[in-house]
Amino acid sequence: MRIGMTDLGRRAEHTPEQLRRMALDAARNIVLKKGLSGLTTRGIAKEIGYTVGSLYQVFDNVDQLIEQLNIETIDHVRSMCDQLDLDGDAANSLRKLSHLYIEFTRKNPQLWNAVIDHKLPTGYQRQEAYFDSVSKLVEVVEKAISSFFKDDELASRNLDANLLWASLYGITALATAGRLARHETTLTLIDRLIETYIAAKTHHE
Amino acid sequence: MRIGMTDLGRRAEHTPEQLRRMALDAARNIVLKKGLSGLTTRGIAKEIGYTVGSLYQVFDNVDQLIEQLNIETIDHVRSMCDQLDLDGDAANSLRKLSHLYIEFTRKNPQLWNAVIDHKLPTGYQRQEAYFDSVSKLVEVVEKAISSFFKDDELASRNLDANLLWASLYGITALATAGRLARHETTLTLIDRLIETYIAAKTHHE
DNA sequence: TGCTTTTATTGAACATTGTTTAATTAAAGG
DNA sequence: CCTTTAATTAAACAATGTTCAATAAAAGCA
Repeated sequence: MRIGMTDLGRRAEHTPEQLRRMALDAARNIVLKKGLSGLTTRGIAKEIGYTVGSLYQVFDNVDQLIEQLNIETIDHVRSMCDQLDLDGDAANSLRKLSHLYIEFTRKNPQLWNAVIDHKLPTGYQRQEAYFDSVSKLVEVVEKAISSFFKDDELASRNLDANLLWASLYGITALATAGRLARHETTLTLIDRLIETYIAAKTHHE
Repeated sequence: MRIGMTDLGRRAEHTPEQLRRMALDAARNIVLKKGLSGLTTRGIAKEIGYTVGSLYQVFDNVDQLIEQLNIETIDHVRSMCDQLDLDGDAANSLRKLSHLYIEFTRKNPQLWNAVIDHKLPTGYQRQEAYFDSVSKLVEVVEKAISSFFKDDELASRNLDANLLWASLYGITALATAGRLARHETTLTLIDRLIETYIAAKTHHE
């Protein structure tokens, strides 16, 4: 069917949606293997058998692609959280949650690192979908700590959930960047965070 | 004295140490104005009236330069902390510390952002001086919370200081990257962090 | 002084990025 | 069968960090 030696011109072997999917899966594989800094547009294109130009037909730029990848990572963590039973005691629910988080980041350090490390160029702001994804994760935390709060304390509950999320994030960010004192481990710090929070909520009105 | 039109060849108008100092000061100015992503080797060189090659005579690479800049930023924050009176009540000391931190990051967002955003290329590890700088800052936190601890609880005190530092870091990192729910403010979250920690330590044995 | 050695400095080149675009050609529509 | 549309490529562009041969000023020394 092909006359020349190249694939110049329209092929349409994949729909734009398929191309997006392939690019995102390729990007994930590259990040898993080489980290976010090893991810390049040419690398993605090569892995899916296209050239860079085609990527720019389905993504505005590489940051948008990475942001989408990160949204999927966060959604994946949340879907794992959704399978936990967080209806009982808040202290135990929090411990379950934090252990799931620790396990995920331990098994997929490069993938979680991409979430932490990715910065938008100045002037750009994140897509609404990113905030939605994070919000849903924070809602899981809200659910876990709900027995600490009365029904009319929605604002406090949300504030605490955001605080726990930010603290978890900070510990992980420093740990994966090798910026903690060497004898501190992620596990120890996260456990301490959770137990400190539980203490504050348990023996205090 | 000069024959050609250029400054090719040895000038020695500045010692290597002076050159380092000039480069770091220029880098700080650029970061203050344009952020870390606006910092380039050519930009630094231009600002100090040299070309890039000279930078590579006093720094191994640009990451080392940025790391040195960040060390100086952290040291600066610590020197401000050192002027606080942290001998009294731990709760109030912590509040003082956190307010100083908030004020510094509010006044110098770009500078603190450089501390947060700078990542080393894979394979490289941070200089010992970086860890020293952070350790000294954590020691300030240790001092602030010391009245919560008995004399033999050094490990716990250090763990808590690292936890507070990591949590503060996480809140700031998410906030400056525009990654918090929009209605949460840095101030609110940091206050909540401090008050939660105080509650855990105060009404609990 | 004059010759050699050392070294600071430059300009240009290189490699790697993200991104854009003109050329091309397969598919779609009539 | 002709025209239009749109997918795809190769090549180019701009910006980056980094390296290096060429150069000339300084330093050492006779």
